[in-house]
Amino acid sequence: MKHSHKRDAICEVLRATKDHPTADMIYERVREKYPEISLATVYRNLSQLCAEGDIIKIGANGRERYDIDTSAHTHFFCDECGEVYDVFSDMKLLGITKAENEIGCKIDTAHITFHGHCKNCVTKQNIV
Amino acid sequence: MKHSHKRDAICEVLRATKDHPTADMIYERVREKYPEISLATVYRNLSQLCAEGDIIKIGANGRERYDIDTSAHTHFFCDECGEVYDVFSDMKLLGITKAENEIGCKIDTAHITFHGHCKNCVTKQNIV
DNA sequence: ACGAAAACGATAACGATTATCGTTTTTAAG
DNA sequence: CTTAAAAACGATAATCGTTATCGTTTTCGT
Repeated sequence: MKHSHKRDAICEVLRATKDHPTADMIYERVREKYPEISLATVYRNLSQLCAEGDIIKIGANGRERYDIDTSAHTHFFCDECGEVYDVFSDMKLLGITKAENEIGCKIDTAHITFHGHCKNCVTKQNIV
Repeated sequence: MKHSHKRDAICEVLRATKDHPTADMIYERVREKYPEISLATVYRNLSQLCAEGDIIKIGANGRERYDIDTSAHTHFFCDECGEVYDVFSDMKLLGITKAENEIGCKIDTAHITFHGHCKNCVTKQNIV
C-alpha cells in the first residue's frame, strides 16, 4: 500500500485518464513529471501494482493496457480507432451453470468484452 | 478456398484436435508429415487461413491459439493447467442495448471467455 | 547517521510473431 | 510438353512488447 514517488506518479497518470493507456503511453506521460524515468521502471511498477490488486491489466491483441478502476465493469474496444471504453451498465449472463455441466468445470470468472464502432467512428461512417 | 499441400496439412492438424494448439504446437505436429516445413510457413498459412475466415485465432496471455471450428461457441481457459476447452451451451447476455446507450456505440460482437478450473484440476484439488 | 532493503536506470535478453529474399513448386496458356 | 508468371516455400533476420540482470542510488527504521 506504500508507494515510491515514481509508482505514485504512475498511479496519478492512470487516475487522470479513462483511455486505458499502454505501458509506453504511461511512460510518455510520467516523463512530463520525471523526464529521467526508465521504461523498465514503468513496467516494474505496473507489474507490482497488478500483483497488489491496485490496477488491472486488460489485454488487447498483443498489447497490454492498464486501468486503475478495479471495480467490476466491462470494456468496449472500437475496431475502427482502437480506443477502449468503460461500460458500467449491469450485464447479465445466463447459461453459466449449463456450461459448467457441459464440460464438468468450475467457472470462476466470465470475461466479457465488446467489439464494434464507437460513437465517433459510427458518425464518421455515416458521413462516408 | 484452394489450399497448398502444407496449408492443407495445417488444417488437417487442426481438424484432428480440440485442444486449440499454438503455432509451434501445430508446427511440431505438421512436421510428422512434412519434416522439412519451416515455422515461418506455419505462421504464414495461419494468418492466411484467419484472413480467409477458415480458422479463428483465440488470444490467451500473449500466446495465440487456433481453432478450425468457426461456429459461434465459447472458450473455457483452465487457470490451473492452461488447457482451453470449447463450450457449446447457449449463453444469453442481457444488457447489451443498455451498454450501447450508455456510451453511444454500436456493439458488433460480445466476446465471452470463461476462466476457472477444469474437470481434471478440480478433482486434483480435492485430493490435496 | 548508518546499514539493510527497496527502487532505480541502462541495457541485455527473451519469446512470439512478422518481414525479407532468394529458391522451388504450382498453375495456366500455348 | 514447355514456358512464363504467380504462389508458396525455407532460412533467417528483424521487430515488438515485455522481462531479467546488475551495479548504483534512494528510502526507511533504528
